[in-house]
Amino acid sequence: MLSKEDLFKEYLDSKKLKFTAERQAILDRVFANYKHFEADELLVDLRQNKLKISKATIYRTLSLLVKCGLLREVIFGERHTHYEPVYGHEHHDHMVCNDCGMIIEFVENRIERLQDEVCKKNNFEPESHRLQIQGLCAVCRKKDIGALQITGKKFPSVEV
Amino acid sequence: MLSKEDLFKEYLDSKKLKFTAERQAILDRVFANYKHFEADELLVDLRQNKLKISKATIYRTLSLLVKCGLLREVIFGERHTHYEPVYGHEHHDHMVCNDCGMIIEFVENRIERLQDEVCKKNNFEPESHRLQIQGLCAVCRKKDIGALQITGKKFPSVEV
DNA sequence: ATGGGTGCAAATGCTTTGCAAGTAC
DNA sequence: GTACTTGCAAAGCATTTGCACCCAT
Repeated sequence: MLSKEDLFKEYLDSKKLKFTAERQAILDRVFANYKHFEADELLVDLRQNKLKISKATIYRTLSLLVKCGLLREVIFGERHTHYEPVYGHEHHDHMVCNDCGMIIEFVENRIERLQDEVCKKNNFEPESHRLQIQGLCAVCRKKDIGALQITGKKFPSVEV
Repeated sequence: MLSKEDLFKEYLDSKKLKFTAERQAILDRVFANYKHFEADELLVDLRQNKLKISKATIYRTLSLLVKCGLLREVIFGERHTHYEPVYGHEHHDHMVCNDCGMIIEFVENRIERLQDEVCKKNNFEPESHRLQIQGLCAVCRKKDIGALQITGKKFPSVEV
């Protein structure tokens, strides 16, 4: 299997793009930390590593990494995009707590299989997918049940 | 079961908000057409129906409709939000074609059931979810396979 | 008269882009 | 040498917000 660097290089080559120091640095930092991140966090991380790369270049490079399949975009319902490494990590989906924002990752192969089935049925060729469950995590759930009992509210207090 | 209007009124009441002519109009138009829409499309639709309601009010009202569960937000990976009616429509998920943008809706109860199972396992209380499969629809698939054969490309031409 | 509602225009905040100068191949 | 790249600042765009005026109760 190609290393992530080789894969990136091959993609760049195929588009007649260049493997520059900036792209190298971003690739490195993105995979140095596991977990989701947003563009701004990457900027900070780069600065902390004495790498001065402009926001524009960050956005441009992230877009390339998504296109070649090394990253995927995850949107948690906020106005900005999160990214997460794909290479070397098992595919998973997310549960997002509406109260505290906690993110739980989960793997459920049976869901994946059913998706493939649905795609086949519709003659659709899947490339990627995202499944996201919004709700309340165990902690906030306890908190919220208490609150609802006290206030007698009918609609939960989900102020997202 | 409450009508959508009653449900909205009850929600507004519970928050000490008022059921104004604008909110009425938006509720009506949103449910007059089935299918997803974005804020701007709703604005046009309102204008065509001789209803002059400002963008600000549209956004404010859509947000209320989402909060009371009559609408849900669907994000197709573009920078703007799509909404779709929940009330009176069976829950479904989406396949989005990366090439032509076509949207296929599908219902798969077995996936829903597995989701519930995963939530239970994590002591997570689901409120909503979205599952979205990106890929190529039958038509674009044929187109693309042809193109790949001709150009010998290794990476698909997904310029989203 | 009071608390919420509306429209307008300005502000926000993430992301993209035009441009001039730099750099990889 | 010739594209492709970069950084900067400006532009874009969907969405939100401040504010003055309006309306329903």
